[in-house]
Amino acid sequence: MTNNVVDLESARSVCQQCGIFKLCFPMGLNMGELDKLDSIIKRRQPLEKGQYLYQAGDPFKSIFALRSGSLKTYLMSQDGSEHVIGIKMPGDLLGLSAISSGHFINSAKALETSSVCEIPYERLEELACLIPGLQHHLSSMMSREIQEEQEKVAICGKMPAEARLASVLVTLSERFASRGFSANDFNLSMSRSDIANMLGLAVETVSRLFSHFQEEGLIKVERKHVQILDKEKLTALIKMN
Amino acid sequence: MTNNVVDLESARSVCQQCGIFKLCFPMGLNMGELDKLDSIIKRRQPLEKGQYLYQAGDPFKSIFALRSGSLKTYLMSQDGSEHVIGIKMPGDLLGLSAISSGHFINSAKALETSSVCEIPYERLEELACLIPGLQHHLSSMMSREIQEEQEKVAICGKMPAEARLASVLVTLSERFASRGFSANDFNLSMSRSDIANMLGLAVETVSRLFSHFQEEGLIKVERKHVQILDKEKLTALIKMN
DNA sequence: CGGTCAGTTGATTCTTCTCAACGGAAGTGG
DNA sequence: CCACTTCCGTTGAGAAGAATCAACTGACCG
Repeated sequence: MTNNVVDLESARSVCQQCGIFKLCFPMGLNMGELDKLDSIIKRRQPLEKGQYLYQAGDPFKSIFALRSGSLKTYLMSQDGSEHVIGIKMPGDLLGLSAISSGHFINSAKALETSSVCEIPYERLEELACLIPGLQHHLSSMMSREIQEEQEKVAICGKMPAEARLASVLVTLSERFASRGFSANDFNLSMSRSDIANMLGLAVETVSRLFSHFQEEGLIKVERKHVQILDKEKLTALIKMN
Repeated sequence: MTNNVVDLESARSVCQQCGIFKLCFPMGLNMGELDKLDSIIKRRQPLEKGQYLYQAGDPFKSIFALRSGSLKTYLMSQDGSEHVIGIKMPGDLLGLSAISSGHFINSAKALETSSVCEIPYERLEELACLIPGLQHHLSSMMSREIQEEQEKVAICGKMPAEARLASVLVTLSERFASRGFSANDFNLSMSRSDIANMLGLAVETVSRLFSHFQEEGLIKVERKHVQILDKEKLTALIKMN
């Protein structure tokens, strides 16, 4: 690393250097505003696979922006069983559902080594009063999360197993693409049982569907590595019951 | 209506007179702030049963607060089939999922005569910059909606039919209670097919479950009128698959 | 090199859907 | 006010989809 690079780094905010700059918070802010935001964000030690970012019941102080890696979020029911809600990818925000109650409702666990920015929520609200664009962006991110969760309700409630898995694969593909990764060749960070759990299916059903999809020539799958061969047909499978 | 009443009305903001004052927006605001908020809220003509508050694709200008009555919100899929997302009751906000995209994603239809307050969103954001409590309240409402949708994903994805209906009945009971209505004796505003659709079940399944619950002495049901006889047992049915 | 865990596959069972028929409520038009 | 239609809700019988149970294979880990 040369001095040039170091100079450049000190001149630009850390957010500006971040690979997911466009996906994350600072959209549409000017330099001064970006610096203010940058100053309240805490960069954390990367999480190792299996570590928690937060657990249900923890007091809510901050929301988090995922910089790299991936996490699963899940609810815990009385009997101690996990219910996977979703998979978070770089650029996603975590913890938004905790604002209203003041403690985390779900738990977030790293599926692989992941780095996360911590954004103290009180300071973010203070800042949002000063920077109108920031307030709107925060509301917008929350709005989008509501929208996504509503779509999940429709998927999980009304689609047959085949359509649910097709939907996950297509959605993942699009999410990878929007982050600059390959849309048709990627690695699942979650296990079959996480996928099954998230979709409300048995592991065996998911496993069979992967096999079927492969036999039909829609995908090529080997353990966690998935290639999408026929996105058209895969998308066509996403139908309601 | 006497002059006294008119005087009272002009002295107090309309929000303060509203029956759902505590549930709705103005929580924790002082008089001056309340007046400001009050001044941007538009009271609309009541919606008749079957009328739309908004439809998917409509441009987003305002969010709405339901004052009385009830609405269903639903997504429309390509093939034109409805997918009921939820039932809104007095004090609920509608339209929050439209903020990010600028147009409504779902449609909202009145299940009975309903009155709604319209809150122009741009003006609300302006106001939120001036009234910190308001911004927090808005974020908090959105956060709670995310939380509720996440719980629905768990319900629809992983619960057997029996548990899904039990969950709806218990949740409705609690929502009625929190609005000052009877928790154990209420009228469903939605049809069996709306309930079935919302739960991802066939109408016949829902109908059979109502009958079973009644045979078991858990509820008494006659068309839309439901009485909860044994909330304990009903709650105990809410189990994952 | 066992041992454990993740994933796959097969056989069977159970839940829920679909198809079908029917009763009753509400609404319409004469 | 009554006959008619239509829609909503209920119930039964059979079919289909997915879960469960069980056995097996191959990774990964110490």
